[in-house]
Amino acid sequence: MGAGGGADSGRARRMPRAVREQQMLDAAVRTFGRLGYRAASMDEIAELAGVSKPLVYLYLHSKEDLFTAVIRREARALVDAVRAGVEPSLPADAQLWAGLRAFFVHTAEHPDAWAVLHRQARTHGEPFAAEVTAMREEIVAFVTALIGAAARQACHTADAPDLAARDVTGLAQALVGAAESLAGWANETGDVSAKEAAATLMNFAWAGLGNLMRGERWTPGR
Amino acid sequence: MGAGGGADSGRARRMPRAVREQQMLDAAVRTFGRLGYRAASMDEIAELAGVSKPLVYLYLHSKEDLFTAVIRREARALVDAVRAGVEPSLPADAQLWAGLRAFFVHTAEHPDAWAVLHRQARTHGEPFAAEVTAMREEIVAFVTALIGAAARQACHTADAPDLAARDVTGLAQALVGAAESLAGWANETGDVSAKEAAATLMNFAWAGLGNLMRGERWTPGR
Amino acid sequence: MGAGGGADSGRARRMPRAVREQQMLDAAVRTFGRLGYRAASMDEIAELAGVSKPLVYLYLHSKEDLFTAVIRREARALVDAVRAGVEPSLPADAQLWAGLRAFFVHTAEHPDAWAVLHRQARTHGEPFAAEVTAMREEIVAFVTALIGAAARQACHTADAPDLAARDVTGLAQALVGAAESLAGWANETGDVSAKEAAATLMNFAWAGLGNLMRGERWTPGR
Amino acid sequence: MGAGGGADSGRARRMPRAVREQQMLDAAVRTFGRLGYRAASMDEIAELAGVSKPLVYLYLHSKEDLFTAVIRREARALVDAVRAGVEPSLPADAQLWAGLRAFFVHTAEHPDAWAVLHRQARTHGEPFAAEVTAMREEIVAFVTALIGAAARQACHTADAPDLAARDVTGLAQALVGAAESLAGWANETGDVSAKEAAATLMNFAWAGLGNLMRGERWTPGR
DNA sequence: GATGAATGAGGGTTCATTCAT
DNA sequence: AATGAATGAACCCTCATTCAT
Repeated sequence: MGAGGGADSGRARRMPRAVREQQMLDAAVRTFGRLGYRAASMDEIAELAGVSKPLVYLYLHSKEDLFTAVIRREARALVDAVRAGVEPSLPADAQLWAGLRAFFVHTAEHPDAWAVLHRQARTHGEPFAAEVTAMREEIVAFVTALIGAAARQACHTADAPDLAARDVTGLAQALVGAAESLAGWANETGDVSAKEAAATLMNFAWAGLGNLMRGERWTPGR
Repeated sequence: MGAGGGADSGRARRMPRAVREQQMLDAAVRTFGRLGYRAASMDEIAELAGVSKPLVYLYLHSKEDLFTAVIRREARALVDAVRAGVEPSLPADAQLWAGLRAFFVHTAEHPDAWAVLHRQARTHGEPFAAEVTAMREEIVAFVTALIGAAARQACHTADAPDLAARDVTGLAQALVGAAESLAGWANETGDVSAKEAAATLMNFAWAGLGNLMRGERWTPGR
Repeated sequence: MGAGGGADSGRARRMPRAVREQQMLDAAVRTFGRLGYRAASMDEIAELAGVSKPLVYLYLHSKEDLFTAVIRREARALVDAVRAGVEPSLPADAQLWAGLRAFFVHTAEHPDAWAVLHRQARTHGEPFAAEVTAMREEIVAFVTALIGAAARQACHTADAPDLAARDVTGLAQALVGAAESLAGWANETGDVSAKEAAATLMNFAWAGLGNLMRGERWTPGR
Repeated sequence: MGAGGGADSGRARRMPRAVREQQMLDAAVRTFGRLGYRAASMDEIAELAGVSKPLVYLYLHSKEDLFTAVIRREARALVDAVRAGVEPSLPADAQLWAGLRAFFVHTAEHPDAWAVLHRQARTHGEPFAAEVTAMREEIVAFVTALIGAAARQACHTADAPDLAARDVTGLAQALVGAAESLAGWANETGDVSAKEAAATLMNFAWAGLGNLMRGERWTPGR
């Protein structure tokens, strides 16, 4: 009786490996996300996961491997969330909208994971940055495809030939960057919901896209 | 007199404090920018600066203080560069264009400083992030003002009633975020010049602004 | 019945204890011999033995106990091999020759065991070294006896008065040390067979013995 | 006054680097020699040297480097001691005798150093063993040269052509091995002085050498 | 008879920081 | 103005060893 006298409250011992691994990854996401790769200590992660340090090493081998596992899991989760948010049967602009919303919702709900992907992973050497770059490119490719579809839809025809590949990539790059910035803004100022941020961005994106497609480019000289 | 009494050949000794400090800050920018706050060691910085470690501590007190000094100096330099790039007598769109160009030129010319501001500072605890947030807000405010002016200019009148302050700020926020992302893109892929990156973004921004002013907003329901 | 009810394919399970123990000792000999006492890990030994670590502890109690068991088994094997190599009915010099040969053959055939006895055991604390010292003394005593017999045989009589016990022991000590050194040499350079090594040493020993018996000692003063 | 009240008793602080390095090497020799490479801890060495661990790393970089430095210093010391012990103007047999004596005296006076060279260094990987092998080969070459000179001296002529190179090498190898064994014997049993051990070995060696030179080899068949 | 799960303790290494000169 | 000498604290990682099943 007294403290800890409940049924299975307190810290559970003897769990199957798969479960423990997820707990460790959860703790690692939180620690890496808030402190950064170098500042996060394995002691801290182990303690937060409720296990001893050797167990973390037994399952995840090293700090680098742990970080890589974190990046992989969270990158996959984000991409899946965006993918799951779009309904392929809808028109392209609605898909783009849904994808953006899913992106904002997911990053808002998992701020530590987002910090790991956005801030930490790119900061600590090639191997980690490569993982995030892969994810980012997957998203950029997805957005690029949606833009292409939207372009065809908007023109009612398939003749939108002057959309140079680099323009589209630049657009997508700027779009993702703007999304990242807005995600931060939305997370910091509580009064802007994920939905509003997505709407603002969509507004922005749609116009840029339309202009690009109509050949109406802003040029310095004019 | 005595040993070393020649001209100033070899490594210069006995320099005025202000000069030494700038050398230390230069070394710190490079080291922090390339390695990150935690991975950068005071030994490395001191060696790169050509001084002994105690001197670094004598002048800059601690690693945190040194990092803060770096952030302040480089944030000021970036803001000044953007401000110096605009000519207040020009029309607002030309000012926005010039500011963007100055931003890209400066970040391209000082990649380590940009890395410190964009990647490292926000990654390592509140005090540092606050410094960068202040700079970012200064730029956002600047851009917000330019956008407001451009809006009024485009309408030839001051009656643009549906441009809510929050919309403008959101637009500026997205614009700055997109600029940061494109700056990274431009720094990584050598084939996109600062000018092209600025043009792409301006193109994007101008369209978003125009749409906003015409009240042509994309809405989910449609 | 049930899973694993087939013949004895795959890794054999449920073996009698004595067999399992020998497998563990085999693995330990190899691991200790190649890596040394401290560098060898119980994990490695257990894996090489094809059993789980707790089983090793169940049977052999601790790393120290395991090492001791290894030393005992291999010391016994070496002494037995040398003893088995001599034919008591032969003349003493032939016995000495046969013993040397057996020594070289055995160490060449069990290099890991020899490494444990010669290099590792004496390196890690008194308790282990004592085991090996005991074995060494057994061999030295054996050699001492053979030398004594050979001396008597060479003189055709038992009157070899100037062969002090200490001289004989010193000779045996040097002989065994030389044998150990040559065993290492033979193991390292593949081109010297056990037989040649033994012949070289026998050659050496016989002359020393002869000199000793003839009272022809080399003395510093001359 | 009282404890520590003396002039410069107690632990001296602020010493020049070269002195501190030697103190560290002294402590390392003792620790490595008694405990072995793996069992010796840098903490222990630092404490024995009277400094903090970081200083050991500052000066000697790593445990491996420290061990290498120890091996080099002690190998050099041993070779120098042997070399210094011989008087080149004496006859060859006297030189051989003097060298052996110097060897025994030095190893008896520096048992930890001898343990490092003889037992530890060969046990822990190629890089270390190579250092000792180099020293050993230097000694073997020295002995080989002396043997050659002694052979010519003993025959009064230079015609000792049937001394095959391998025989000489084997002889030297066995000689060094026997010397090592006798050194251990002498160290363990206090009643055998270094001089006696050297005499026993010299006796042994001289006879083997003589036999070899006279072509009187012991052969199994006879 | 046999094992997956788990840990206390300790080792090598590095780093920010400070004296004494 | 400037530095060689020195360290407390912390971090990553490994290992011998033990439960509970």
